[in-house]
Amino acid sequence: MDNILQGLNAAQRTAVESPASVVQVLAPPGSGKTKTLTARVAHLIAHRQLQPWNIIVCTFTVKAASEMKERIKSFVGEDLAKQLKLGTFHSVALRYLKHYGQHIGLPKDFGIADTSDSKAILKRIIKKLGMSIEPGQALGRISSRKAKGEVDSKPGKGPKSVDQQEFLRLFEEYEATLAASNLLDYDDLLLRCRFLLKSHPQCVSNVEAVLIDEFQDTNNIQYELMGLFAQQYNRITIVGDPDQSIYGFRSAEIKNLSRMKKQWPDTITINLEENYRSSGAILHAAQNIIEQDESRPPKRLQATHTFGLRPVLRKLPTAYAEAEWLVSEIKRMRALSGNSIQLSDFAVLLRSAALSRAIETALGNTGIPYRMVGGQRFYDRAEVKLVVDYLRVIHQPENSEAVERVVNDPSRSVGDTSIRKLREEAERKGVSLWSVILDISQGRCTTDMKLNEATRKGLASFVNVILSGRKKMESWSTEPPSVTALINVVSQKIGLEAHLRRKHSGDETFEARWSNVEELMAQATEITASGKLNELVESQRLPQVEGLDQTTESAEDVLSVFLANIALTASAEKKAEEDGEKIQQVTISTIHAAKGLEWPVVFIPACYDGSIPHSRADDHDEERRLLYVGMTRAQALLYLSCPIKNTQREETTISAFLTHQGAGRYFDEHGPSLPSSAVASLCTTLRRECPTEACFLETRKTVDSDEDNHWPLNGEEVFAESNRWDSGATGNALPGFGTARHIPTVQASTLHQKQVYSTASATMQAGFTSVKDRYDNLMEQAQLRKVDKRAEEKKSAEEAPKGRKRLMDGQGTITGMFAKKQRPSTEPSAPSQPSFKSARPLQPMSASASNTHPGPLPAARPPLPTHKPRSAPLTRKPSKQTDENDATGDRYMFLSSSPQKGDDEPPPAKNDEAEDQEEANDVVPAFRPASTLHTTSMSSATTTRKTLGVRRSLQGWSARKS
DNA sequence: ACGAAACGGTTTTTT
DNA sequence: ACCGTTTCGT
Repeated sequence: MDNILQGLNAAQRTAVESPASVVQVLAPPGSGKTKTLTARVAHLIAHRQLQPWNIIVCTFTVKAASEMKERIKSFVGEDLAKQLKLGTFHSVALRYLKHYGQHIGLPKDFGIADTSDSKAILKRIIKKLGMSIEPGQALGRISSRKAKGEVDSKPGKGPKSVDQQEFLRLFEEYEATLAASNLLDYDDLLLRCRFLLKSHPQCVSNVEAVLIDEFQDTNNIQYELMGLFAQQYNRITIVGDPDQSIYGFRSAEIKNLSRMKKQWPDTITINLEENYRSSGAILHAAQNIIEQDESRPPKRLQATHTFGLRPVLRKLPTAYAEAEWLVSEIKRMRALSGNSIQLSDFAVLLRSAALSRAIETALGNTGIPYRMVGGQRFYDRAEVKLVVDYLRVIHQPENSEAVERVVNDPSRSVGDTSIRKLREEAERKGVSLWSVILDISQGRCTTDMKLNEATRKGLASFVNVILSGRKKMESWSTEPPSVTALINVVSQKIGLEAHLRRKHSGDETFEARWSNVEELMAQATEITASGKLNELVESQRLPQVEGLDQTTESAEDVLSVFLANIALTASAEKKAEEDGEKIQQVTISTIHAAKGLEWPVVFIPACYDGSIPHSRADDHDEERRLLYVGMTRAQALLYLSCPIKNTQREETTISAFLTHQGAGRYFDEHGPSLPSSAVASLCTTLRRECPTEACFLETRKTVDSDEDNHWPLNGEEVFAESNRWDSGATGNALPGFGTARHIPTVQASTLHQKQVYSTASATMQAGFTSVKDRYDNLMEQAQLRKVDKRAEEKKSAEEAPKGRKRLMDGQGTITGMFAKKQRPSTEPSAPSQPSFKSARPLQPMSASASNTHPGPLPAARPPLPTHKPRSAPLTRKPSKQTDENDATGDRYMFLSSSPQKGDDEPPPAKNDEAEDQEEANDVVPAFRPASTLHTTSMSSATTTRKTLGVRRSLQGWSARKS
């Protein structure tokens, strides 16, 4: 407990120990935000004698919540940590509603409507009312209304537009439908909780401190909730960073920062300014981007690392070329580093999940394992959802949404028309859909509806399934509850396995789908496992407060707990380690989902207008911040890239954020060279064994080229040159380490005049299909086609892109299903993991102490890179090292060197202006002992593993057994 | 008339 | 993978 302050810098300590009751910590990326917040929690418990169960900590994501819990554990131990009231706003709100909902007339055992429920409801109402609004849009409008808290007040003044009136009508119907199905949507959880805490302040009379993570993401309701949680003692600590506000679309209000200062005038603000994550070069670039927002108050952000390698901004012909380039860079980095950069060190961050397709294909074709986070979520998978929806009906038959979704799946001859009739009947009688169906199946139907005999039969079999499930559940009063058994009942009754097999006979996804079902059962088993349930109920319990009754959960509520957690966790994360070793896979993630995480190497593809900023985004400042957040996830190397044609083969414009004024000067046009000296320093700083020279030789052979030189720098198609496709065959074997030959090739019309391309390529290994090989192959075929075409009609060169696209489609790699894509037949390496189960992003690398030290380091900060038309990649002086003993977990940086390969000799000065030339052949490893507790999620996780030996992957309700 | 299968076009971000 | 539309089959 006394190590709480260890490894904190002055500003962080101030924040942790501050006696002020209301504290704002403004913390830019990588500055130790979470570390500070967790240390403060520990401090409150250890030194201010607060009881953990009287402390509320709110985060925005489940992942952030479990990470925080892990960290606090390492400070105060598991026993105390698990008593904290820690979770997402929604889960904390749910907890209060479960316990005290009775006092505000909330029916007990309400369900949670997820987005698809809400959309389905809206869609139906829209159709019924003959409106034209899109369900998604309507939901957004409703949600933002709710989030702003305008829901109770109905200012009836002023004539409303027709549109407004229509919307209000829709809103009302939507609310009525939710109520009829006994459902609360996400916003309702917060709204009702606010109402509860306003009307029954006793609920939170015990709360001594409230801490909020990522405060810039709070919306009005969450802000009010924060104040309500803290209403007894007004002790609040928040951490946040306005620059990282990327949830405006969810009604986050940056203004809440100033609102808070106004509401609690004695608020003190502490600024963290030192970045412990990224190299100076990355930070400079990111800083330049964020500063384009002129309305933003200037803020200091201090690099503590050396300058390192410049970020890359790479142009490529198409999204497919971009994906292949990305893969080739991963391979190149790995090979040139003697495999000391691992697959788990790479992340690909995307503006939208849909962009992953080309990249998944390219990775799959190369056999590089990856996993996608933040895209399709486990519980959204059709087959999982199906089972879950059956459980929802069993748990809560009045949930007509769920009933409607499963009544005809598997097909029971109950089509849209029949459902509509049933629904109308239910409305007429004022009862639930389920009770109408039940009546019909039991021959108790008073009104004679014209239903097919087949339909009647189908309804009967549906009722049978549900009743069997309910019977099973009733048995739980006498025997231990098992959700797994319940799932089994459902699965048997509906013949799930056969159903899935039939449904997916064409697409070979059955295996993956069935294994998803099995995974769901495994998770159900976990929650039901002996002890787990009690533990869970225990951790959810709220302290008794005087004069207010609580509803307590009992064994019969297992299903309820299980379902609520599914609704609030969204993604079941798989463990990221196997036998203490990280699973080696590349992470693909949306930028949103990557917030708070970091990786040694980060790619941000598709940096074009329409993607970032997104075409449907109206707040470009937020889009800019999004890019900033993405960029600042990178520790050592950052790649941005842009296909000059998008997936629809339209020309793209590179993102305005990257062309703004002199933004270009922060980037290199191609991936960096990696001479052995850089690798050596890299390995030392990564605390990975430096590969032997023999190893280098081995691994270097596996890439086609030592340099990022396969695609022209201006993004043009490669087809322009006719001499290109045989270069692979004539490539020379690498004569010796670092002495690859340069074969200058003149590129067709590059923007820069003196492009020198090294086409030195290593010998291909038999059976190894390299990107280049494949590419050359494609080109050859494309050329052939072209010739053919030319024979019949007189068309020429412009067709090349089309030809290529068609070829790629023809391979079946673009349109195939995931499972297919990932298990390509011609694999040089291990097949990738199915991406159906999304998983917790890996924690990239070790950050533990090193006992070597490179010696005295220059104190000066490097100058900003100056603009050069085309610079030889610059070598940078190591930047100022911050005080050695803050030791807050610096890791490494590798200093770039010149693009020349002969790293034994000083690289020739290509460019007279190359600054810092005197250092050009120097690679200075700069590292310091890292603390045991680090600012960032990644290193903390690593550290946790180091100290505990076992890293638990905790996710909301299910902790894995170690 | 109704339901199922086959096809074609599209996808912001999250609790 | 999802959604709406069209077509085919009872």
